[in-house]
Amino acid sequence: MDFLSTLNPPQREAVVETEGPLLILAGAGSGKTRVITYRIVYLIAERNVAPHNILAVTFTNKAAQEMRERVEKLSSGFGQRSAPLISTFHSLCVRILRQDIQALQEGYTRSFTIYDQDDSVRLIKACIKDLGYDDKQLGQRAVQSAISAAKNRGDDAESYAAHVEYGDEKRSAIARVFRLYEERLRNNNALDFDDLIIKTVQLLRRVPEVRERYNDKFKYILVDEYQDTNSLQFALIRFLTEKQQNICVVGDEDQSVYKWRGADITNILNFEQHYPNAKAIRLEQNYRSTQNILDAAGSVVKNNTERKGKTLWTANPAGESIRYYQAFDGDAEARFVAAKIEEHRRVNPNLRAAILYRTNAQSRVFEEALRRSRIDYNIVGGFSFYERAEVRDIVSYLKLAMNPHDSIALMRIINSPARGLGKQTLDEIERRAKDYAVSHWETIALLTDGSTPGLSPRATTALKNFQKIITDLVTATTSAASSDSPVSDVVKAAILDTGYANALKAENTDEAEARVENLQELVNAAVDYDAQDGGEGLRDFIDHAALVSDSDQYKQDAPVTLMTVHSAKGLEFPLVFIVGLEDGLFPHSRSATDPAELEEERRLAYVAITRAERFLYVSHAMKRRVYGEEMASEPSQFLNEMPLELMEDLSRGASWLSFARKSSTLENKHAIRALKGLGENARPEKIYTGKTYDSADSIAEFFRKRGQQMNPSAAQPDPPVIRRAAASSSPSGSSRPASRSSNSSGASSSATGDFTPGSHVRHPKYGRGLVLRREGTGDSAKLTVSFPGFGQKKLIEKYAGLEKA
DNA sequence: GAACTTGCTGAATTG
DNA sequence: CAGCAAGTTC
Repeated sequence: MDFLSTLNPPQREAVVETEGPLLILAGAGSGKTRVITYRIVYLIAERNVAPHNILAVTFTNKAAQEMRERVEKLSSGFGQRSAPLISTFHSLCVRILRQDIQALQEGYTRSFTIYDQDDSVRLIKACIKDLGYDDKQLGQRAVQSAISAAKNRGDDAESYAAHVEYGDEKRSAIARVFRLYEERLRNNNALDFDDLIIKTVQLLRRVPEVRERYNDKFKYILVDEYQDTNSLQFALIRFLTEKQQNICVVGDEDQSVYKWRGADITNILNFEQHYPNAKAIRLEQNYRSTQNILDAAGSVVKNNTERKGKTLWTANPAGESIRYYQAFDGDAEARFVAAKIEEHRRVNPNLRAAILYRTNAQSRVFEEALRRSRIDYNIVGGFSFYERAEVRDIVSYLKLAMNPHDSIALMRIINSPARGLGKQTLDEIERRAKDYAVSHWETIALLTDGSTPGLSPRATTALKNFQKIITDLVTATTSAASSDSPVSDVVKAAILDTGYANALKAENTDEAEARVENLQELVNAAVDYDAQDGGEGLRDFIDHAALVSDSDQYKQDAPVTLMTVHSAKGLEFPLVFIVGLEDGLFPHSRSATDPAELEEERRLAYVAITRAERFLYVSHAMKRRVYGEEMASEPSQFLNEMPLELMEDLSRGASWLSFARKSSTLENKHAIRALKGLGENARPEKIYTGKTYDSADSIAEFFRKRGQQMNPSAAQPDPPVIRRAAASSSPSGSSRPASRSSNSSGASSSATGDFTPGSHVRHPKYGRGLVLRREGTGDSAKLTVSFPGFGQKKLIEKYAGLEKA
């Protein structure tokens, strides 16, 4: 088969080893997607496997979409009648459940509703309220993520409750919310995202007949980004491969960046134990990036200890140096990026560019700068189309039309547009629904048929009105389903016949007009859906709306794409800007306390760098608005981990980079002196800073300082060049009793008063740092200090042993 | 019941 | 600086 000749030997092996378990360790840019797609086509064309016996699973729609397109392109000409199933974990599960969920016998029907995170939070909020908990103490979001984390660990409400330690009020409250939440989901015939996987696993575990059927169906299974699978996804794959063992997984441990979502890296590390006859193939040749870019990526990620180690190499030329820019503030950084894009465009108008940031909130300044420069851009993430309020409203109408017991959907739209059903009435409905233990829809029926008094005549009329709107929509939906009429007609009905469009038009504002346009866009989506063959009706359309996510708006040919590093995984661009490389931002401050999380941040930096094919820019700003407040920021330690000699400094004036370079030669000198045994006397002036050591405290301080002097990294002067992030060390000072008392000695306490934000301090262990924030006063004063190379630390002023610098 | 005002708290990454 | 929740006014 001639297309194999375009592959290198390990790639070819990965394609033709079709039988039995196979692990493909594929480094960044090593042609992973290519191998998967070729493998699928090879199975069909050379091994005569029926396409419908092949399943390929990905995490994102984007990846699935790309794979589908590439398979189609490669196999155009073979004229297959069926296509392989290339799907995300979630849509695979929806597919299975829509078919077989009744076999679980938990009361769920095939017309179950899918709750996305927003719906799920709403339901949790209601549960918190109904259990009488203070929603300030029990943040809805926090509870939602605790429950989701538990579910992904494989815990249900019962086992979560069983693990709560005695006296842990918060957890036991969460446990009760969890239980109620599950109960409500069931009453609403609804599944949240996690349930989609959980229920499928339960189904396969408990019902041998179903398990067997899917085992027979999916004879060859491929899993992409295997390092990101969690225990549930692992279980799912295990069950699906029980009978046959033709499982091929592809992944890269250096690109594991979803631990926070429960991804379990041991799935890939122990694959060979899970599937004893497994073969492993490593793809180590990178085709994407220049040598310099690859060197930068490698030199950052090698600072991680939790890794097997892999040598990625390339035959590509060294290429351009990495360009570095230190900006005055966030705006200046954005202007710099826009200017550079223009500059590149003048030489090469078609150079695709990506701007990668750590958090979505950073996108705004870049959008503004690009708009000012009249550069077209495409944004991935943030609020997606299907997350817009008006779109969600209409989707809720449609969900309700298919499942009137979906109380979340009902409560969402019962009074939008406003139809005279205010808080009073809604509270009444909620109360009764709870009392009677029936759905809100049934409660409404009880309230309007006259059998249940309690509502004002006005409210009853309004409620009847609403009831009619929904029953009409239900009729329209069912008749459309039976007559096979287009989905777009029903969508139009949901927009027009509910009075939604009219209410918007009556507003007569620009904003309302934009909303109308968005709804028009939804109708267009439905028309598109109708046009493609294989559409399965409204239900399928709505499932799509629920499972589609922001990263799916990625347009491959957009000239400039803005997105988070997470959403950039799997993509490549000739020109890449990694922005906001600052301590506390990237690496993110929430990762500061846990070394494992810092390693994940570092892998994320690795992912970001390896997106670049030819040009890579890295930048940071010296100050930035956070919470609407200007905050000083220090360069990211990851910058320090890049090979400084490969970097070209484009900053105006003296930058951190020029500093870092000087001090690294300085450091080398120190190192040489230390080797010659002169280290101890290297900087005597630092020991005798004009103080007389005349008290016990002062003498203790002398020994403390001398102790640091022995430790070269602690003795580093300004912009220290740190070899390795010392994330494991805890903020010191408190561990050193002597320092505590020394601080109360007259000499240093005079300086204690003015550690104000913006001033510099010197810490016995971390060296020079910048005070970012000061909270509290007196003995309890806490400082947030950023130490270049060590990250941000929270210190108790009294114990930290700080000096003014 | 709806529209408006104030005041508070809180953002990491995703299907 | 948001976005949201509770309070206030019409």
